[in-house]
Amino acid sequence: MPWLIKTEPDCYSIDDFAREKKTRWTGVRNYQARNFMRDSMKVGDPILFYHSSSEPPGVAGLARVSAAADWDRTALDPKDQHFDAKATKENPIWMAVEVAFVQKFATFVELGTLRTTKGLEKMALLQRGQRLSIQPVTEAEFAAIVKLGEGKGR
DNA sequence: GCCAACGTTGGC
DNA sequence: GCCAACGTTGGC
Repeated sequence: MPWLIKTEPDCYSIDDFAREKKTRWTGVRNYQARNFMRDSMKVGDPILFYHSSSEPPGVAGLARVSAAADWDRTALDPKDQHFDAKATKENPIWMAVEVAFVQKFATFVELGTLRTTKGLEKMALLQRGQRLSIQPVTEAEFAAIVKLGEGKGR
């Protein structure tokens, strides 16, 4: 199943990802998002890499799941900004999949473009009040966005 | 910087 | 188990 993952590019951008090639998607502190990683994301699943809180926000490229969810080490590190005092070795609470870089889009697909693209009306990302940082995407939505991203600039 | 929407916390 | 208060997300 295709997915969308959000990141603030000031923190971790598509260019950072392109350099690093693979990264553990740590720091997610929302149970619904964790459950998606733990229960539903499968190795090989395609991912839209989304820049949030940026100007403009939008889909910057593609990734794929490269390893199943494992406990999130940042939750147990008191020096990490995502440290969670309630997490223990016995019950680490938080988990993270590993994701691999696939490509940076030739055309950054802006949120505004998504909003006006036919067929994406029901996309979770575009619904009012939606702020989940990991969300499932339908095959049709994924294909439509890849087409926009791989096309030449408008 | 604003603020709507949403998740979490904690008193009761 | 309710719900008010609070913190966070994230577009604008």
